[in-house]
Amino acid sequence: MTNPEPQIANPTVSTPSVSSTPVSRPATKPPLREALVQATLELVEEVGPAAVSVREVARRAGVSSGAPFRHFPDKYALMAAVAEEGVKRLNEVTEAAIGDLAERDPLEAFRLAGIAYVRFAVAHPAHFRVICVPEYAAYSQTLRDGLRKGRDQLKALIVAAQKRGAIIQGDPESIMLAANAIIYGAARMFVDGQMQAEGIGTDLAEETASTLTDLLGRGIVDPAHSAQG
Amino acid sequence: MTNPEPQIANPTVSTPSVSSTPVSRPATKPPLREALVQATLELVEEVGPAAVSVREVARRAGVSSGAPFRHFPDKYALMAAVAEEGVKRLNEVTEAAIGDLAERDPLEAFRLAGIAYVRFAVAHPAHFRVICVPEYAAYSQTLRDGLRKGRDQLKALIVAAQKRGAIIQGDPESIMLAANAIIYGAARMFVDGQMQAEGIGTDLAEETASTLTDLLGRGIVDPAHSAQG
DNA sequence: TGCTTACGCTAACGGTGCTTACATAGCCTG
DNA sequence: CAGGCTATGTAAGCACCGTTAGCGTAAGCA
Repeated sequence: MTNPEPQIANPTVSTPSVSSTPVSRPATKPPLREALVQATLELVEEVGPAAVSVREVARRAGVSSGAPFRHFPDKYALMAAVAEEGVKRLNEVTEAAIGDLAERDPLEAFRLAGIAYVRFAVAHPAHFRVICVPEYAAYSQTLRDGLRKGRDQLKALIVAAQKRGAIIQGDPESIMLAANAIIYGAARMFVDGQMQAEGIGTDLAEETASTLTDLLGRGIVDPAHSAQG
Repeated sequence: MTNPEPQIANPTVSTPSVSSTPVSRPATKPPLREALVQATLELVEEVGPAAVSVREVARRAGVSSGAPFRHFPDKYALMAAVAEEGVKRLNEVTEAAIGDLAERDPLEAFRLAGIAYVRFAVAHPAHFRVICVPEYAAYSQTLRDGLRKGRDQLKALIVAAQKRGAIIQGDPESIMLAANAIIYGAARMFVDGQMQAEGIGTDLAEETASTLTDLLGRGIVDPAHSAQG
Protein backbone atom coordinates (compact mmCIF):
# COMPACT_ATOMS: atom_id res chain seq x y z
CA MET A 1 0.00 0.00 0.00
CA THR A 2 2.83 2.32 -0.55
CA ASN A 3 1.21 3.97 -3.51
CA PRO A 4 -2.08 5.57 -2.53
CA GLU A 5 -3.03 6.35 -6.10
CA PRO A 6 -4.10 3.47 -8.26
CA GLN A 7 -2.34 3.84 -11.54
CA ILE A 8 -4.59 3.57 -14.51
CA ALA A 9 -3.04 4.25 -17.85
CA ASN A 10 -2.79 8.01 -18.09
CA PRO A 11 -2.75 9.13 -21.71
CA THR A 12 -1.96 12.76 -21.01
CA VAL A 13 1.76 12.45 -21.55
CA SER A 14 2.27 9.21 -23.36
CA THR A 15 0.31 9.97 -26.50
CA PRO A 16 2.56 11.24 -29.25
CA SER A 17 1.04 13.44 -31.88
CA VAL A 18 1.74 10.99 -34.68
CA SER A 19 -1.51 9.09 -34.60
CA SER A 20 -1.96 9.39 -38.34
CA THR A 21 0.80 6.93 -39.15
CA PRO A 22 -0.12 3.26 -38.87
CA VAL A 23 0.84 1.79 -35.53
CA SER A 24 1.41 -1.69 -36.83
CA ARG A 25 5.13 -1.59 -36.04
CA PRO A 26 5.51 -1.24 -32.32
CA ALA A 27 9.11 -2.42 -32.29
CA THR A 28 10.41 0.63 -34.10
CA LYS A 29 8.47 3.25 -32.15
CA PRO A 30 8.23 2.98 -28.42
CA PRO A 31 6.46 6.18 -27.48
CA LEU A 32 7.11 5.66 -23.80
CA ARG A 33 10.86 5.81 -24.20
CA GLU A 34 10.66 9.28 -25.68
CA ALA A 35 8.22 10.38 -23.00
CA LEU A 36 10.54 9.10 -20.29
CA VAL A 37 13.49 11.03 -21.68
CA GLN A 38 11.35 14.14 -21.89
CA ALA A 39 10.05 13.71 -18.34
CA THR A 40 13.59 13.14 -17.10
CA LEU A 41 14.78 16.25 -18.84
CA GLU A 42 12.04 18.34 -17.28
CA LEU A 43 12.82 16.86 -13.89
CA VAL A 44 16.52 17.57 -14.35
CA GLU A 45 15.84 21.20 -15.18
CA GLU A 46 13.47 21.40 -12.24
CA VAL A 47 15.32 19.79 -9.35
CA GLY A 48 18.84 19.26 -10.66
CA PRO A 49 20.59 16.14 -11.89
CA ALA A 50 21.32 14.70 -8.45
CA ALA A 51 17.70 14.75 -7.31
CA VAL A 52 16.30 12.85 -10.27
CA SER A 53 14.61 9.60 -9.36
CA VAL A 54 13.41 7.00 -11.82
CA ARG A 55 10.22 6.58 -9.87
CA GLU A 56 9.36 10.24 -10.15
CA VAL A 57 10.11 10.08 -13.86
CA ALA A 58 7.74 7.14 -14.17
CA ARG A 59 5.13 9.01 -12.17
CA ARG A 60 5.34 11.99 -14.52
CA ALA A 61 5.11 9.75 -17.54
CA GLY A 62 2.03 8.14 -16.03
CA VAL A 63 3.44 4.65 -15.80
CA SER A 64 4.42 2.30 -13.02
CA SER A 65 7.76 2.45 -11.29
CA GLY A 66 9.12 -0.58 -13.07
CA ALA A 67 8.16 0.48 -16.57
CA PRO A 68 11.25 2.59 -17.33
CA PHE A 69 13.43 -0.47 -16.94
CA ARG A 70 11.76 -1.99 -19.97
CA HIS A 71 13.43 0.74 -22.03
CA PHE A 72 16.62 1.47 -20.11
CA PRO A 73 18.78 -1.09 -18.38
CA ASP A 74 19.35 1.24 -15.45
CA LYS A 75 19.19 4.83 -14.29
CA TYR A 76 22.54 5.62 -15.87
CA ALA A 77 21.21 4.71 -19.29
CA LEU A 78 18.22 6.98 -18.80
CA MET A 79 20.41 9.89 -17.78
CA ALA A 80 22.78 9.16 -20.64
CA ALA A 81 19.83 9.39 -23.02
CA VAL A 82 19.07 12.83 -21.61
CA ALA A 83 22.70 13.80 -22.10
CA GLU A 84 22.56 12.57 -25.69
CA GLU A 85 19.55 14.74 -26.34
CA GLY A 86 21.33 17.64 -24.69
CA VAL A 87 24.53 17.41 -26.68
CA LYS A 88 22.49 17.11 -29.83
CA ARG A 89 20.72 20.40 -29.05
CA LEU A 90 23.97 22.02 -28.02
CA ASN A 91 25.60 21.08 -31.29
CA GLU A 92 22.59 22.38 -33.20
CA VAL A 93 22.83 25.69 -31.37
CA THR A 94 26.52 26.20 -32.08
CA GLU A 95 26.11 25.04 -35.66
CA ALA A 96 23.34 27.55 -36.17
CA ALA A 97 25.55 30.27 -34.70
CA ILE A 98 28.33 29.40 -37.12
CA GLY A 99 25.92 29.48 -40.02
CA ASP A 100 27.63 30.12 -43.34
CA LEU A 101 30.45 32.05 -41.71
CA ALA A 102 32.74 29.05 -41.38
CA GLU A 103 34.58 29.77 -44.60
CA ARG A 104 34.08 33.50 -44.95
CA ASP A 105 35.35 34.39 -41.47
CA PRO A 106 36.24 31.33 -39.38
CA LEU A 107 37.59 33.40 -36.53
CA GLU A 108 34.35 35.31 -36.15
CA ALA A 109 32.48 32.04 -36.58
CA PHE A 110 34.47 30.60 -33.71
CA ARG A 111 33.66 33.59 -31.54
CA LEU A 112 29.95 33.25 -32.30
CA ALA A 113 30.01 29.51 -31.66
CA GLY A 114 31.68 30.09 -28.32
CA ILE A 115 29.11 32.67 -27.35
CA ALA A 116 26.29 30.34 -28.36
CA TYR A 117 27.90 27.56 -26.35
CA VAL A 118 28.04 29.65 -23.20
CA ARG A 119 24.53 30.93 -23.84
CA PHE A 120 23.21 27.38 -24.00
CA ALA A 121 24.98 26.43 -20.78
CA VAL A 122 23.55 29.43 -18.99
CA ALA A 123 20.06 28.85 -20.35
CA HIS A 124 20.03 25.15 -19.46
CA PRO A 125 22.53 24.71 -16.64
CA ALA A 126 21.19 21.44 -15.32
CA HIS A 127 21.05 19.92 -18.75
CA PHE A 128 24.54 21.16 -19.48
CA ARG A 129 25.82 19.54 -16.33
CA VAL A 130 24.35 16.20 -17.34
CA ILE A 131 26.09 16.46 -20.69
CA CYS A 132 29.47 16.86 -19.02
CA VAL A 133 29.26 14.04 -16.47
CA PRO A 134 32.03 11.69 -17.54
CA GLU A 135 30.24 8.61 -16.24
CA TYR A 136 27.48 9.14 -18.77
CA ALA A 137 29.97 9.64 -21.56
CA ALA A 138 31.60 6.39 -20.54
CA TYR A 139 28.18 4.80 -20.76
CA SER A 140 27.04 6.04 -24.15
CA GLN A 141 28.91 5.91 -27.43
CA THR A 142 26.32 8.26 -28.91
CA LEU A 143 27.11 10.83 -26.25
CA ARG A 144 30.81 10.49 -26.86
CA ASP A 145 30.23 10.97 -30.57
CA GLY A 146 28.15 14.06 -29.92
CA LEU A 147 30.80 15.59 -27.70
CA ARG A 148 33.46 14.82 -30.25
CA LYS A 149 31.35 16.35 -33.00
CA GLY A 150 31.07 19.56 -31.03
CA ARG A 151 34.81 19.77 -30.51
CA ASP A 152 35.41 18.98 -34.14
CA GLN A 153 33.21 21.89 -35.13
CA LEU A 154 35.51 24.27 -33.30
CA LYS A 155 38.59 22.45 -34.47
CA ALA A 156 37.57 22.88 -38.08
CA LEU A 157 37.18 26.61 -37.55
CA ILE A 158 40.66 26.88 -36.08
CA VAL A 159 42.19 24.98 -38.97
CA ALA A 160 40.29 27.13 -41.45
CA ALA A 161 41.44 30.29 -39.70
CA GLN A 162 45.02 29.09 -39.82
CA LYS A 163 44.67 28.36 -43.52
CA ARG A 164 43.52 31.91 -44.09
CA GLY A 165 46.41 33.21 -42.00
CA ALA A 166 44.07 34.74 -39.47
CA ILE A 167 45.71 33.07 -36.49
CA ILE A 168 49.21 32.03 -35.61
CA GLN A 169 50.70 28.94 -37.23
CA GLY A 170 51.35 26.99 -34.05
CA ASP A 171 50.19 23.49 -33.29
CA PRO A 172 46.48 23.48 -34.20
CA GLU A 173 45.76 20.91 -31.49
CA SER A 174 47.09 23.21 -28.81
CA ILE A 175 45.31 26.24 -30.20
CA MET A 176 42.08 24.34 -30.49
CA LEU A 177 42.54 23.16 -26.93
CA ALA A 178 43.07 26.67 -25.67
CA ALA A 179 39.99 27.84 -27.51
CA ASN A 180 37.96 24.95 -26.15
CA ALA A 181 39.29 25.39 -22.64
CA ILE A 182 38.41 29.06 -22.34
CA ILE A 183 34.90 28.49 -23.69
CA TYR A 184 34.34 25.39 -21.62
CA GLY A 185 35.81 27.10 -18.59
CA ALA A 186 33.58 30.11 -18.97
CA ALA A 187 30.48 27.96 -19.41
CA ARG A 188 31.33 25.87 -16.38
CA MET A 189 32.16 28.90 -14.27
CA PHE A 190 28.66 30.17 -14.97
CA VAL A 191 27.05 26.79 -14.39
CA ASP A 192 29.06 26.24 -11.22
CA GLY A 193 28.12 29.65 -9.88
CA GLN A 194 31.67 30.99 -9.85
CA MET A 195 30.90 33.82 -12.24
CA GLN A 196 28.07 34.89 -9.99
CA ALA A 197 30.52 34.79 -7.09
CA GLU A 198 32.56 37.35 -9.02
CA GLY A 199 29.52 39.54 -9.45
CA ILE A 200 28.92 38.55 -13.05
CA GLY A 201 25.29 37.62 -13.58
CA THR A 202 24.02 35.26 -16.23
CA ASP A 203 22.73 38.24 -18.16
CA LEU A 204 26.38 39.04 -18.92
CA ALA A 205 27.10 35.58 -20.24
CA GLU A 206 27.32 36.48 -23.91
CA GLU A 207 29.27 39.64 -23.30
CA THR A 208 31.69 37.77 -21.07
CA ALA A 209 32.17 35.00 -23.61
CA SER A 210 32.87 37.61 -26.25
CA THR A 211 35.41 39.37 -24.06
CA LEU A 212 37.21 36.16 -23.20
CA THR A 213 37.51 34.99 -26.78
CA ASP A 214 38.83 38.44 -27.69
CA LEU A 215 41.43 38.24 -24.96
CA LEU A 216 42.48 34.79 -26.06
CA GLY A 217 42.83 36.13 -29.57
CA ARG A 218 44.91 39.18 -28.72
CA GLY A 219 46.80 37.74 -25.80
CA ILE A 220 47.21 39.28 -22.41
CA VAL A 221 50.96 39.75 -22.43
CA ASP A 222 52.06 43.25 -23.36
CA PRO A 223 53.91 42.82 -26.68
CA ALA A 224 55.99 45.96 -26.15
CA HIS A 225 57.15 44.70 -22.80
CA SER A 226 57.95 41.20 -24.00
CA ALA A 227 59.61 42.49 -27.18
CA GLN A 228 61.89 44.69 -25.12
CA GLY A 229 62.74 42.19 -22.43
CA MET B 1 28.43 -5.24 0.51
CA THR B 2 28.34 -5.82 4.25
CA ASN B 3 31.53 -5.37 6.15
CA PRO B 4 32.35 -8.60 7.94
CA GLU B 5 34.98 -6.93 10.09
CA PRO B 6 33.42 -4.41 12.38
CA GLN B 7 36.62 -2.66 13.31
CA ILE B 8 39.07 -2.57 10.47
CA ALA B 9 42.38 -1.04 11.30
CA ASN B 10 42.66 2.19 9.41
CA PRO B 11 46.22 3.50 9.29
CA THR B 12 45.39 7.07 8.44
CA VAL B 13 42.40 7.49 10.67
CA SER B 14 42.88 6.67 14.29
CA THR B 15 39.38 5.65 15.13
CA PRO B 16 38.62 5.70 18.82
CA SER B 17 38.43 2.32 20.47
CA VAL B 18 35.07 1.26 19.17
CA SER B 19 36.12 -2.36 19.39
CA SER B 20 34.14 -5.25 20.76
CA THR B 21 34.64 -4.19 24.34
CA PRO B 22 32.07 -1.49 24.95
CA VAL B 23 34.11 0.08 27.66
CA SER B 24 34.71 3.77 27.97
CA ARG B 25 36.42 5.61 25.15
CA PRO B 26 39.84 6.89 26.10
CA ALA B 27 39.61 10.25 24.44
CA THR B 28 37.31 12.67 26.09
CA LYS B 29 36.79 14.42 22.78
CA PRO B 30 36.53 11.80 20.06
CA PRO B 31 37.45 13.34 16.75
CA LEU B 32 34.63 11.55 15.02
CA ARG B 33 33.76 14.54 12.93
CA GLU B 34 37.24 14.63 11.49
CA ALA B 35 37.21 10.87 10.98
CA LEU B 36 33.91 11.13 9.13
CA VAL B 37 35.23 13.78 6.78
CA GLN B 38 38.32 11.68 6.17
CA ALA B 39 36.28 8.54 5.52
CA THR B 40 34.01 10.47 3.18
CA LEU B 41 36.98 11.82 1.31
CA GLU B 42 38.42 8.34 0.86
CA LEU B 43 35.05 7.07 -0.29
CA VAL B 44 34.73 9.95 -2.71
CA GLU B 45 38.12 9.21 -4.23
CA GLU B 46 37.21 5.53 -4.36
CA VAL B 47 33.72 5.40 -5.85
CA GLY B 48 33.04 8.96 -6.98
CA PRO B 49 30.96 11.70 -5.41
CA ALA B 50 27.61 10.36 -6.59
CA ALA B 51 28.05 6.94 -5.03
CA VAL B 52 28.85 8.19 -1.54
CA SER B 53 26.41 7.08 1.13
CA VAL B 54 26.34 8.29 4.69
CA ARG B 55 25.82 4.77 5.93
CA GLU B 56 28.98 3.55 4.24
CA VAL B 57 30.87 6.48 5.68
CA ALA B 58 29.60 5.54 9.12
CA ARG B 59 30.58 1.92 8.52
CA ARG B 60 34.12 2.95 7.64
CA ALA B 61 34.37 5.16 10.66
CA GLY B 62 33.19 2.27 12.79
CA VAL B 63 30.06 3.94 14.11
CA SER B 64 26.36 3.40 13.72
CA SER B 65 24.42 4.75 10.77
CA GLY B 66 22.86 7.55 12.76
CA ALA B 67 26.06 8.86 14.31
CA PRO B 68 27.09 11.15 11.43
CA PHE B 69 23.91 13.14 11.88
CA ARG B 70 25.13 14.18 15.30
CA HIS B 71 27.87 16.14 13.56
CA PHE B 72 26.28 17.14 10.27
CA PRO B 73 22.68 18.18 9.78
CA ASP B 74 22.47 16.23 6.55
CA LYS B 75 24.48 14.60 3.80
CA TYR B 76 24.98 17.92 2.04
CA ALA B 77 26.79 19.33 5.06
CA LEU B 78 29.08 16.31 5.17
CA MET B 79 29.95 16.67 1.50
CA ALA B 80 30.41 20.38 1.94
CA ALA B 81 32.90 19.68 4.71
CA VAL B 82 34.83 17.48 2.29
CA ALA B 83 34.74 20.27 -0.24
CA GLU B 84 36.03 22.72 2.36
CA GLU B 85 38.94 20.44 3.10
CA GLY B 86 39.58 20.11 -0.62
CA VAL B 87 39.60 23.79 -1.41
CA LYS B 88 41.90 24.34 1.53
CA ARG B 89 44.41 21.86 0.12
CA LEU B 90 44.01 23.26 -3.37
CA ASN B 91 44.78 26.74 -2.15
CA GLU B 92 47.79 25.47 -0.26
CA VAL B 93 49.08 23.78 -3.40
CA THR B 94 48.74 26.85 -5.59
CA GLU B 95 50.15 29.06 -2.89
CA ALA B 96 53.18 26.81 -2.59
CA ALA B 97 53.62 26.94 -6.35
CA ILE B 98 53.59 30.71 -6.29
CA GLY B 99 56.12 30.78 -3.51
CA ASP B 100 58.03 34.01 -3.33
CA LEU B 101 57.65 34.64 -7.02
CA ALA B 102 54.55 36.77 -6.65
CA GLU B 103 56.42 40.05 -6.67
CA ARG B 104 59.55 39.12 -8.59
CA ASP B 105 57.74 37.64 -11.57
CA PRO B 106 53.96 37.62 -11.15
CA LEU B 107 53.35 36.37 -14.67
CA GLU B 108 55.53 33.32 -14.13
CA ALA B 109 53.94 32.89 -10.73
CA PHE B 110 50.53 32.85 -12.37
CA ARG B 111 51.68 30.23 -14.84
CA LEU B 112 53.04 28.03 -12.04
CA ALA B 113 49.88 28.46 -10.00
CA GLY B 114 47.77 27.45 -12.99
CA ILE B 115 49.90 24.39 -13.57
CA ALA B 116 49.65 23.43 -9.90
CA TYR B 117 45.89 23.94 -10.05
CA VAL B 118 45.51 21.57 -12.97
CA ARG B 119 47.91 19.12 -11.40
CA PHE B 120 45.79 18.98 -8.26
CA ALA B 121 42.61 18.44 -10.27
CA VAL B 122 44.20 15.60 -12.20
CA ALA B 123 45.65 14.01 -9.08
CA HIS B 124 42.38 14.21 -7.13
CA PRO B 125 39.60 14.36 -9.71
CA ALA B 126 36.79 13.21 -7.46
CA HIS B 127 37.77 15.63 -4.74
CA PHE B 128 38.06 18.40 -7.27
CA ARG B 129 34.58 17.67 -8.54
CA VAL B 130 33.16 17.95 -5.04
CA ILE B 131 34.83 21.32 -4.63
CA CYS B 132 33.08 22.65 -7.72
CA VAL B 133 29.53 21.47 -7.04
CA PRO B 134 27.59 24.71 -6.67
CA GLU B 135 25.08 23.20 -4.26
CA TYR B 136 27.83 22.68 -1.72
CA ALA B 137 29.12 26.19 -2.18
CA ALA B 138 25.60 27.43 -1.59
CA TYR B 139 25.61 25.38 1.58
CA SER B 140 28.91 26.44 3.12
CA GLN B 141 30.21 29.93 3.69
CA THR B 142 33.64 28.48 4.44
CA LEU B 143 33.70 26.81 1.04
CA ARG B 144 32.68 30.03 -0.65
CA ASP B 145 35.43 31.86 1.17
CA GLY B 146 37.96 29.25 0.13
CA LEU B 147 36.95 29.47 -3.50
CA ARG B 148 37.12 33.23 -3.38
CA LYS B 149 40.52 33.12 -1.77
CA GLY B 150 41.81 30.96 -4.61
CA ARG B 151 40.49 33.35 -7.20
CA ASP B 152 41.90 36.29 -5.31
CA GLN B 153 45.34 34.67 -5.38
CA LEU B 154 45.30 34.70 -9.16
CA LYS B 155 43.70 38.12 -9.29
CA ALA B 156 46.51 39.57 -7.21
CA LEU B 157 49.06 38.14 -9.60
CA ILE B 158 47.30 39.71 -12.57
CA VAL B 159 47.17 43.09 -10.89
CA ALA B 160 50.83 42.82 -9.93
CA ALA B 161 51.77 41.89 -13.46
CA GLN B 162 49.86 44.86 -14.78
CA LYS B 163 51.63 47.12 -12.36
CA ARG B 164 54.97 45.89 -13.65
CA GLY B 165 53.79 46.41 -17.20
CA ALA B 166 54.10 42.75 -18.01
CA ILE B 167 50.60 42.41 -19.35
CA ILE B 168 48.19 44.65 -21.19
CA GLN B 169 46.44 47.42 -19.32
CA GLY B 170 42.89 46.29 -20.00
CA ASP B 171 40.21 45.68 -17.43
CA PRO B 172 41.89 43.50 -14.76
CA GLU B 173 38.58 41.80 -14.00
CA SER B 174 38.27 40.58 -17.57
CA ILE B 175 41.88 39.53 -17.77
CA MET B 176 41.66 37.72 -14.50
CA LEU B 177 38.49 36.04 -15.72
CA ALA B 178 40.18 34.89 -18.90
CA ALA B 179 43.08 33.53 -16.91
CA ASN B 180 40.76 31.79 -14.51
CA ALA B 181 38.56 30.42 -17.28
CA ILE B 182 41.37 28.81 -19.23
CA ILE B 183 42.84 27.20 -16.14
CA TYR B 184 39.47 26.11 -14.80
CA GLY B 185 38.46 24.91 -18.24
CA ALA B 186 41.62 22.85 -18.65
CA ALA B 187 41.22 21.30 -15.21
CA ARG B 188 37.59 20.43 -15.84
CA MET B 189 38.33 19.05 -19.28
CA PHE B 190 40.75 16.65 -17.66
CA VAL B 191 38.39 15.80 -14.82
CA ASP B 192 35.47 15.39 -17.21
CA GLY B 193 37.47 13.11 -19.46
CA GLN B 194 37.36 15.43 -22.45
CA MET B 195 41.12 15.81 -22.63
CA GLN B 196 41.44 12.05 -22.73
CA ALA B 197 38.87 12.02 -25.52
CA GLU B 198 41.30 14.24 -27.43
CA GLY B 199 44.12 11.80 -26.83
CA ILE B 200 45.71 13.86 -24.07
CA GLY B 201 46.46 11.70 -21.08
CA THR B 202 46.68 12.95 -17.52
CA ASP B 203 50.45 12.61 -17.74
CA LEU B 204 50.38 15.61 -20.05
CA ALA B 205 48.38 17.73 -17.64
CA GLU B 206 51.18 20.06 -16.58
CA GLU B 207 52.56 20.42 -20.06
CA THR B 208 49.09 21.18 -21.39
CA ALA B 209 48.43 23.75 -18.69
CA SER B 210 51.73 25.42 -19.50
CA THR B 211 50.94 25.52 -23.20
CA LEU B 212 47.49 26.97 -22.63
CA THR B 213 48.69 29.73 -20.35
CA ASP B 214 51.39 30.56 -22.90
CA LEU B 215 48.79 30.77 -25.65
CA LEU B 216 46.59 32.98 -23.54
CA GLY B 217 49.57 35.22 -22.92
CA ARG B 218 50.69 35.57 -26.52
CA GLY B 219 47.29 35.39 -28.13
CA ILE B 220 46.26 33.19 -31.00
CA VAL B 221 45.46 35.86 -33.53
CA ASP B 222 48.23 36.56 -36.00
CA PRO B 223 49.29 40.17 -35.26
CA ALA B 224 50.61 40.75 -38.76
CA HIS B 225 47.33 39.66 -40.25
CA SER B 226 45.15 41.64 -37.88
CA ALA B 227 47.40 44.71 -38.09
CA GLN B 228 47.09 44.73 -41.84
CA GLY B 229 43.35 44.03 -42.05
C1' DT C 1 -5.97 -21.30 -33.42
C1' DG C 2 -2.01 -21.28 -30.96
C1' DC C 3 2.96 -19.32 -30.35
C1' DT C 4 5.97 -15.63 -29.64
C1' DT C 5 7.29 -11.19 -28.45
C1' DA C 6 6.83 -6.59 -26.55
C1' DC C 7 5.38 -4.03 -22.88
C1' DG C 8 3.10 -2.68 -19.01
C1' DC C 9 1.79 -3.75 -13.89
C1' DT C 10 2.42 -5.50 -9.10
C1' DA C 11 5.08 -6.88 -5.37
C1' DA C 12 9.09 -7.41 -3.26
C1' DC C 13 14.21 -6.94 -1.75
C1' DG C 14 17.90 -4.54 -0.03
C1' DG C 15 19.86 -0.01 0.43
C1' DT C 16 19.44 4.98 1.55
C1' DG C 17 18.73 9.63 4.11
C1' DC C 18 17.01 10.97 8.14
C1' DT C 19 14.28 10.96 12.69
C1' DT C 20 12.99 9.44 17.09
C1' DA C 21 13.65 7.33 21.51
C1' DC C 22 16.87 5.79 24.56
C1' DA C 23 21.43 5.07 26.93
C1' DT C 24 25.67 6.69 28.89
C1' DA C 25 30.00 9.30 29.86
C1' DG C 26 31.78 13.66 31.38
C1' DC C 27 31.28 18.19 33.16
C1' DC C 28 29.15 21.85 36.03
C1' DT C 29 26.97 23.33 40.01
C1' DG C 30 25.11 22.84 44.60
C1' DC D 1 29.29 13.58 46.38
C1' DA D 2 24.39 14.03 44.29
C1' DG D 3 21.94 15.56 40.64
C1' DG D 4 21.17 17.50 36.44
C1' DC D 5 22.68 19.01 31.82
C1' DT D 6 24.96 18.34 27.59
C1' DA D 7 27.27 15.82 24.17
C1' DT D 8 27.43 11.85 21.73
C1' DG D 9 26.71 7.31 20.76
C1' DT D 10 23.11 3.11 19.67
C1' DA D 11 18.82 0.82 17.93
C1' DA D 12 14.63 0.89 15.56
C1' DG D 13 11.86 2.72 12.23
C1' DC D 14 9.85 5.58 8.26
C1' DA D 15 9.49 6.76 3.54
C1' DC D 16 11.74 6.52 -0.55
C1' DC D 17 14.98 4.70 -3.84
C1' DG D 18 16.94 1.46 -7.84
C1' DT D 19 16.22 -2.83 -9.47
C1' DT D 20 14.24 -7.44 -10.26
C1' DA D 21 10.93 -11.29 -10.89
C1' DG D 22 6.65 -12.93 -12.15
C1' DC D 23 2.25 -12.09 -14.22
C1' DG D 24 -1.26 -10.38 -17.66
C1' DT D 25 -2.29 -8.80 -22.05
C1' DA D 26 -2.37 -7.34 -26.68
C1' DA D 27 -0.37 -7.55 -31.35
C1' DG D 28 1.74 -10.02 -35.12
C1' DC D 29 2.41 -14.22 -37.33
C1' DA D 30 2.31 -19.36 -38.58
